[in-house]
This record gives sequence, structure tokens and C-alpha cells, in this order.
Amino acid sequence: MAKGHWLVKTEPEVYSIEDLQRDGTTVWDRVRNHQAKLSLREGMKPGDLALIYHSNADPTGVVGTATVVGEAMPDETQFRKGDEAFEPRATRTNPVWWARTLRFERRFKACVELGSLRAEPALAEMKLLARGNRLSVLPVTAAEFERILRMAKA
DNA sequence: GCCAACGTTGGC
DNA sequence: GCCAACGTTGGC
Repeated sequence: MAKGHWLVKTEPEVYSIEDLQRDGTTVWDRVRNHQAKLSLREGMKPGDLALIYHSNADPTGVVGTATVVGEAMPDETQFRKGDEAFEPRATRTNPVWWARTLRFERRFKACVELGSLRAEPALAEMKLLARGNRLSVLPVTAAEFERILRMAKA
């Protein structure tokens, strides 16, 4: 089966591509949106590729790539009383939120900025660029993924 | 800091 | 089930 492609957003002040490069792998957790949760839990397959996107940043844009490792797991932060990510409805046997492990793949020499993405006709249909989009985990087509890799080299 | 867009909550 | 109020995301 063909590899899937994704884009995951992170605020670099919270967790950046540099942090991922340092850590090697990380658990992508604290996602609190049901559509994004479904992508984490069921959409992603081991070996899928993900673009790492810096939001609320300067500059904002795609800064590198990662690989999906293993299957989904319950997001541990939902069980932490007192944590802002705590989910009172969650139980161990019936978790509400899910997480995935991502492994650092590469860091682009330069950020492929949001403005460049918007200016690229081949990316006009990207879900990321859709008006009002706020999802932090999004599917990307193989063509979009490849195009952004090429833009990163330019 | 502002604000548009959208999701969630909760009263009814 | 409707919908107003509120909270969050995220670009600028």
C-alpha cells in the first residue's frame, strides 16, 4: 500500500523541529480535536510521512519532515489531573484522546513559508490553506508533499 | 493585541 | 435539537 502523507502543526515555542531533531522521536500528544484525533488514531499508518509545520511563529511554515512510528496509543496527558490537557471523561479502558510517535526525518535548510505555499498554484487545493482551517493534524496528498520537498531545496 | 473562523458547551 | 455564548486557533 502507498504511504500516507500528513501535516502536523506545532508552536515552536512549545515544541519545535529543533526539539524533535534533538529528541529523535517524540509522542505527538495533546491534540484535542476529534477530527485530528481520528487522523492520529486511524488515518496514520506506520511509515507514513509527515510535514512539520510551525504555527504562531516567525516565520510560519513547513520546517521539516518526520516518519510515523508504530500504532496509535492513548494520549497519557488526558489522565493527568491538574494538567490543562486532563480529560475527566477519559478512562484507561475507554480513552478519549490518542497520540502517535513521530521520528525526526529531516530539517529543511529554510522554512517553506506560508506565503510561499499560498503562492504556489500546485498547492491551491491544500487543506492547510483552506479558509478557516484550524486542524492541527491534516492529510496531505503525495503530490503536495513532493512539491513542498522540492520547494525546500530551492 | 486584534479579530475571523470555527468548535464546544449548556440552557431551554 | 436549537442556538447563543464562550473559548481556542492562528495569521497578521
